[in-house]
Amino acid sequence: MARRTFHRAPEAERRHDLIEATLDCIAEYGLEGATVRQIAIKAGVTAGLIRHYFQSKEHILQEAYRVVIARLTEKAERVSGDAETRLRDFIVINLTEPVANSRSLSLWASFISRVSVDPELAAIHREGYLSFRDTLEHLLADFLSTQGADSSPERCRRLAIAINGLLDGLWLEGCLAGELFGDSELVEIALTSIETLLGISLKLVDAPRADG
Amino acid sequence: MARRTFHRAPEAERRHDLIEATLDCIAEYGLEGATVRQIAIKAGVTAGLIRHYFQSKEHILQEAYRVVIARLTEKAERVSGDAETRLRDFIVINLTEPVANSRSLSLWASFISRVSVDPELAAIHREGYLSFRDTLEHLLADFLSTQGADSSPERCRRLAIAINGLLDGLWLEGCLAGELFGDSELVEIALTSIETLLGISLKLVDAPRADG
DNA sequence: TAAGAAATTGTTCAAGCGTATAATAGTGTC
DNA sequence: GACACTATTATACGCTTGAACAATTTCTTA
Repeated sequence: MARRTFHRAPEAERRHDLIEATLDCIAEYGLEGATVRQIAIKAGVTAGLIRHYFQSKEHILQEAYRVVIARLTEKAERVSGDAETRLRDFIVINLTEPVANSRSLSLWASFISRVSVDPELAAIHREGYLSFRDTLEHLLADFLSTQGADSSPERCRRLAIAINGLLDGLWLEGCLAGELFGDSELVEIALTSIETLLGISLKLVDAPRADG
Repeated sequence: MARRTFHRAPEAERRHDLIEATLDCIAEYGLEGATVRQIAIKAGVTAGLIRHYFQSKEHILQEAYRVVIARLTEKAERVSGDAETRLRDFIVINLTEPVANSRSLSLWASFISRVSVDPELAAIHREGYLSFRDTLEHLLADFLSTQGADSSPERCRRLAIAINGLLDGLWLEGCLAGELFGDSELVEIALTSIETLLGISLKLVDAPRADG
C-alpha cells in the first residue's frame, strides 16, 4: 500500500497544529470525541506522531487547556488607555467575540468538568482565575481612585468578586443562548449594572479597537 | 460459578438508583468515567440491567441531566413568604449548600459541555434556564412593586438578566474555589450587590428555613 | 555524499467500550 | 402448586481506545 506523503514540520508549528486539532475535536464532539486518532486525522498526521510530541494524552489535554485559558484572558489583560477606558474595554472584550462565543464555552466547560477530577488541570485553572480577578481588581482600584471614590482594598476586593461574577455569568448566558438577547444587550446590561455597582457612570466611548 | 444474589426492586426505585449511580460516576470521574459497567458496579447490579431500564446510554444520561437541573432549581423555586423574603431566600439558597458545592458544579459542567453537541440535552437545558430566569423575573417584579419602585417589564427583564448572571457567576466562583472566600462572603456580596442594583436595601432576616 | 539523528508512518496489542442475547431466578395468578 | 411473566445475571460480539514499536523517510552535518 502506498505510504502517505511525508511532511516534516518545525517542532513549534507541529505542536501548535496538534493542540489546535485537539481543540477542534473537543469543540465539535466534546472531550470524549478528542481521541488520539481523531486528533491525528484533524491534524492530518497519524496517531503515532502525537506520542512523539506529547508524553501521553493527558499531557496534550493539559497543554490545550492552557491555550484555552490564555485565549479567554489575554485580550482583556492587554487593555490600554486611561483607567476608565481600560475598565470599559475590559468589560466589552469579555462579552463580545472572540471571547464570547459558543466554541469558547464548549471548550471551557469541557475542561472545567475535569478540574475537580484532575489535580493538574485544577492547578492550571486556579492560576488563570486568580490572575484574571487580580487584573480586574487593579482596574477597579485605578478607576475608583482617579474618580476620587472610595478605593480601599476591601471595597475593591468585594467589587472585583461581584463584577467578576457578573461578567462570568453574562458571558455564560451569552455563549449558551446568545439568540435570546438583543445585539449588544448583554454588553449594555453589564455596563449599566457595573456603573450602578460603582456608583459612577462610565462615559460613552467607541468600541475598543480590535487589534492584536 | 455461583450466581450473584438476586434482588428484585420496584421499577421507580431501581431507575432512581441507576440515575443516582450515574451521577456519582460523573461527579467522581467525569462524563467519560460514567461507563455502563461503572454505573452498574456503583449501583450494585450488572451492566445488562441498565439496558433493561434505559433504551441506551444516551437515555440514561438525559434522565440524569434532568435530575441535575431539577436539584439546582427546585429549592429556589419553592420560596415562600412576602416578596422581600422570597427574593432574599432565592438569593441565599442559590449560593449555599446543597445548590452550591463542588459536586453540583462538576455535574453541571459535565453536561454543559455536551449541550452544544447533543440537541436533546440542549432542549433540556433551555427549558431549565428559561424557567429559572422567569422565576427570578417574577420575584423582582413582585418585590419592586411592593416597594413602589419602577417595575416595568423592560426594567425587570434587564434586572433579571443581570442578577441571574451575577448569581450564576458567584455560584460558579464559590463552587470552583470556595476556600478563597470567607464563610458567607459570597452571599453577603450577592445581597449587597443586588441591593445596589435595585436601589433598595433588603432588610436583615434569618437564614431561610431548610425545610423540604 | 555517506552516516547518523530525528521525525513520521503503519501496524499491532490488550483493555475497555456499548450493545445484544441466552439462561436463570424471583413474583404474581389462577 | 404449576405456569406465565419479567427482572436480573452472565456471557459474547464487534468495535474503539491509548499505547507501544518497528519500519521508513527526511534532515543535518561532516
